[in-house]
Amino acid sequence: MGLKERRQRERGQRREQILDAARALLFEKGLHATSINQIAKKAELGVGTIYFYYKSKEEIFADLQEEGLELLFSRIFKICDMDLAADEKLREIGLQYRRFSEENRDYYDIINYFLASPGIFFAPNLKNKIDRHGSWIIGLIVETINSGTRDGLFQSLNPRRDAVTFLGTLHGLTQFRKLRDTVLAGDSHKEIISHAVDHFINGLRDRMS
Amino acid sequence: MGLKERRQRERGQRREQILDAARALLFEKGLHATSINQIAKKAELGVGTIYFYYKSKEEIFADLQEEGLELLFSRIFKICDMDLAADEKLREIGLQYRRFSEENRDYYDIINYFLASPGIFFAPNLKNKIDRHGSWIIGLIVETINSGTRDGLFQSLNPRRDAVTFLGTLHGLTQFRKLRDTVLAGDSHKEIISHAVDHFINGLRDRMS
Amino acid sequence: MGLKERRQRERGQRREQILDAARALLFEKGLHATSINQIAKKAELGVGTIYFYYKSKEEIFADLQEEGLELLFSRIFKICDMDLAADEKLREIGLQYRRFSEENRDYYDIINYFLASPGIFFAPNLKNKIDRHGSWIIGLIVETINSGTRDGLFQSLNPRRDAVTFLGTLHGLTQFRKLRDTVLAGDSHKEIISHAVDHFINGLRDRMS
Amino acid sequence: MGLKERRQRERGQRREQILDAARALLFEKGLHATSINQIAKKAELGVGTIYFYYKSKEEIFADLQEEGLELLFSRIFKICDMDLAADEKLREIGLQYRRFSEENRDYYDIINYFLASPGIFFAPNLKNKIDRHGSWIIGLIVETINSGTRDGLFQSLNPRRDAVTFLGTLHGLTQFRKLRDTVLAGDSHKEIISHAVDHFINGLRDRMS
DNA sequence: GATGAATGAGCCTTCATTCAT
DNA sequence: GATGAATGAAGGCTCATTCAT
Repeated sequence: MGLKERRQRERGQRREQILDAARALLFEKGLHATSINQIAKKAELGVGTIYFYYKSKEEIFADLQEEGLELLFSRIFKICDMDLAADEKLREIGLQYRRFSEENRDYYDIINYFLASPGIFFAPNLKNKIDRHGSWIIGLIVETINSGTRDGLFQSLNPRRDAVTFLGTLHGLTQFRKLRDTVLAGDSHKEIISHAVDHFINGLRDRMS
Repeated sequence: MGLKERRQRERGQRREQILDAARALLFEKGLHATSINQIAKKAELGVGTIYFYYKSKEEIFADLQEEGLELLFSRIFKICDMDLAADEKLREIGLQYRRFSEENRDYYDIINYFLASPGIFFAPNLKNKIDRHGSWIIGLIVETINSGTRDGLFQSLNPRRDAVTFLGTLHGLTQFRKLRDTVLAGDSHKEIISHAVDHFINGLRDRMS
Repeated sequence: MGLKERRQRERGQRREQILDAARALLFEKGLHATSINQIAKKAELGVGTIYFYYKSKEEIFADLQEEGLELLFSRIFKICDMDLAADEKLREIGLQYRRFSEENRDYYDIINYFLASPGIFFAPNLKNKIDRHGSWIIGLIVETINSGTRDGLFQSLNPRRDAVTFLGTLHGLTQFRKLRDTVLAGDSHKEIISHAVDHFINGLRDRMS
Repeated sequence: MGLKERRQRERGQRREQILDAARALLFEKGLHATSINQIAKKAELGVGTIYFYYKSKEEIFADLQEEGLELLFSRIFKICDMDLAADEKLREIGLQYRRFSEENRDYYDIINYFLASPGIFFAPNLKNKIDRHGSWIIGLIVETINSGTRDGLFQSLNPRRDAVTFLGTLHGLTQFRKLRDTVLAGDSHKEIISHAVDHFINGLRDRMS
């Protein structure tokens, strides 16, 4: 009876083993330069074994992306769980988003990669899993904005759109990081993000439209 | 001296010829599926000739990216040249940015590609050319914000940062387009952008900080 | 003793189960595209189990080939069992052979595959089983020719060789089916076969040699 | 001016070099076991080079098949060019066909392979070249039958169909070679072919139908 | 200046077979 | 008897880049 269970467990372990190898390579050489053969070699498995556990290269990276989203989610979740004013929470989320993009740059890159790649689409079920995480994160921000509204700090007529705007701003500015010396005129990413969060909060405060 | 000039002119013509082929293929088959051999065939040149005029595949695409930035710049420039209130201008810029990302999707993709790719860095001279275009665009927005401040519409303490925030928001939200059915909960890209622009303007209006 | 029998029966059932799956896949996806793993999945058995009952992939297909030969045999047997003149029987055999190659194209293909493949030889016991069926079919034709001779319709000095010639002609012309538009100059397979059968019968009629 | 010509010549030489390697491997290990990588290694060329000269594996084998058909054609052509009675010519063609299938077994196999393989179709231009050779061979036989008719030896109402029947018989019987010990009951391939040719000629002689 | 033949590492994927459980 | 995870060689094929002419 233990057989099936053990199989299950081992199956999970193998997938983890593969993921470990894929993650390491991804972080070392970038997404484009990571091939199944390399993953197999690093994981000390036959190529065929990889294909036994994952149907395609994409599936592996989808798992990795999910890991990243989970990490980002948990960072933000912790903030929302704290006893802070809503505006403070938004500031903290901006901070943590930036830190995630720096400290977990590799995860950030992979998330970003799929978001930015025009031609890459996942199979529906993969996409669902991924999108769900994104929705959860938006949900946390929506809830923060709502609590701010309840406390009289904000006036949001459409918290969902505001949340998306907020996340979009963070995301877009993070993309500009490469341009620090030119477009950003020397402003650090940190300063820009902080500025943008303040601006966003300000826009939320006394809205009339 | 006529010799040198002719050389220069011919050189430019050849590059244009190559660019034409690369652009056509890029738009037809996408970034990933376009190979140097195909470009050579389409341009009716030998592969070696391509390499004489461009050091690498990336250099070609950098030129195309520049084209794209020029296009975006001119869209925005036209707005700034109009006789409109500053807030109207920002709204119009948001609109045109979105339209650019849709109508010139191929150019947008290539700009985005280089911005999002973690591992790709240009040789300094390429980077300069590209960044200069980005700076110009930021400059236009800065000027718009400044004119709004002069007209008493806005109160911007740091127009440059505000401009970057604005562009970052537009850029980030455009990246989310893929998520319409899930994260965006059915909101169209147009609605979200419009909402975000209003929010941005609102934040600019009665700022105290 | 019931034990041994049951073992035998179960053994037969398993083989049938495997054959069912292999046949279905063969007919659906073709010979080349059918793999043992697929057969195992379709048969709801482990791959190892397949290998317990069949030593190799080829052995499975040999069994299927036998099925095909049996089918062809029974088509011809029915004709020989009828109350017809010998020449009519030959005509009918030609007809049925052609129909077999069309209506049971998958079986025909697999028979043909092994016949045409230069490098594939079966283990002796497999070969025997297969050849036996072939011999039976030849036997039926021999018997038909003999009855024609007895009835004064034919004059065959070597009925066995004539039978082989007959079958060889049918087989060879069926191979030419692909060439209808060119070599056959538009003649349908049906017309060609019919012509050849008539020719064969004619050659059988007034032979002096 | 000599450049283009030399290029042409070299191009032909390279193709020959590739063909030599492919032919050698084909004859040594069989069709199915011959891969592009092996051909490249044997030809002492890079894999890419093979693909520069041939679009696919199929194209190479099509060339080889053409070689084979040419060989068969020339064997038969020589006979038709001789000063023989038509029936003698047919006997000689049967003989040569058999010898071709034995002495040039590898070429025969490759011709046969494509004829027998259900799933393999060539690109139209390849198919044309191949079919043309087949038609030429049929043409030779048609001409032989016609000359026999003119000489009063035969009575053929449809020489083309008779020619196809003749070739089909030879082809089909050659396929049966594998079955010598069983179906053929010990008759040699030679005897069977000879018998069949006589039968065919006999059928051609006093036809009434 | 222009050419295009040549490269070969590397890509993703398949599959018959084995063997410990 | 039955399982199915593991293998890894091999498959066809692509492509940026070089270099002798």
